[in-house]
Amino acid sequence: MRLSKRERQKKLKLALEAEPFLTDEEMARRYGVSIQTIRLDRMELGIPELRGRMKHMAERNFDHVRSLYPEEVIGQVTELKLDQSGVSKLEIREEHVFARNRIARGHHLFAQANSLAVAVVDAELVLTATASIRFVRPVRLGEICVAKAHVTHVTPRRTQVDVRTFVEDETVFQGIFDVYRSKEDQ
Amino acid sequence: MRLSKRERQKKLKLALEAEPFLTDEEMARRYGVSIQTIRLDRMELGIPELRGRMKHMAERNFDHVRSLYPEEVIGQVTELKLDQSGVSKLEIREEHVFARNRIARGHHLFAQANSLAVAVVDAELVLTATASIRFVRPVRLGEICVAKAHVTHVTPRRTQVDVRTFVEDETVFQGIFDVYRSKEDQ
DNA sequence: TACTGATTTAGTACTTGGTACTAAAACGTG
DNA sequence: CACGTTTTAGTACCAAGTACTAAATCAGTA
Repeated sequence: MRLSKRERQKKLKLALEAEPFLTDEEMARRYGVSIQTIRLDRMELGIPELRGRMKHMAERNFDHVRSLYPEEVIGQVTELKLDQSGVSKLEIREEHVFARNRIARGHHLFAQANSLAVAVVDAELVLTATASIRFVRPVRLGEICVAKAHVTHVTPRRTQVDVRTFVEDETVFQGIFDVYRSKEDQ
Repeated sequence: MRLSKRERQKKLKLALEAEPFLTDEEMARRYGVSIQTIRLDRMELGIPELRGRMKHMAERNFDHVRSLYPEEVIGQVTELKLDQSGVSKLEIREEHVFARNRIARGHHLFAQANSLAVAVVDAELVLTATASIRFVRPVRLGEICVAKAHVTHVTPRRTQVDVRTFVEDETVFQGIFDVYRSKEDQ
């Protein structure tokens, strides 16, 4: 047995997210198991057959063309005082959550905080160097995250930005970003 | 002859633009002709079969949306040992970088590492609690990031996962993820 | 009216990527 | 060793076709 059942199923699931057009045959070949095993796996995982997956994707494309562009700042910036502070708002939508439990994936909260931290720093080139973060409580579909950033420390090449994200009055995320910058005021 | 051949074919073409998911059978029924006639029509018009049309739409949708849409794991998982280790690969494309300097936005590297950390943990519910991260050097457009995750510590409700991301042999990102889990082995 | 070419229909064999089901084998662990 | 789990094998069947052959029908005309 090269892979345990659980591992194979997890990989299978992950592989299909990246490449939804794999046939059972191809997957069987990849994992060195029989086609029946793959089918049992799909059944257990509730993954539909190739044609079902294609149809679903085609339909989604057909009835509403996606318009999710990569934004400069994740979320909407509502306040901004360069080198001082900033606020951004992000509504947790379908595309931000795990399908299973409708809890927001951590990296979206991180992205909101990180891009805000970078946005408040006024320099030509701004890059995050290190960060220490805490996901205080899970955020659910529909909740609105308000991230508040404050610059706390400035050295010649670094700026420290503290970000705290709230849902209503509750802190849900907290992060300290150490941001590198260069060519300031050019 | 209720409709001339030309008229039928013209209608058919228009109908398929509005409703691409029609089967030959349904179209035959609609126009009161045999299924073979519809097939001849499609051939003359160069219209592919239903499955081909669906596949085409799904593919177009996939290419367009793939990077913006939530994948289970950001990047492609190449190795996975549950509760032990995992490896994922992510090519830095246009949509990952700042337009200005073509350097990858930090949150994409974070997302790759974070989602891999979550994927290696084998439990029903897995959420990142805290993380300490370091962006060791900027990553540029075209570079391929290989993230390697290792479970370093396990307690009843928490798993610590260390992730290091490389471009070639160079470390570009480093993170320690403290991951919360529940309903293990149920 | 009979003929002719275009159009339509019928029917068969075969394809892909499956489902649904039964049954046998192999594995792995107390 | 026995027993449950996991894997494999194999069959019948399905949708929605392709590819092909052949017959029937129609429409206009010689």
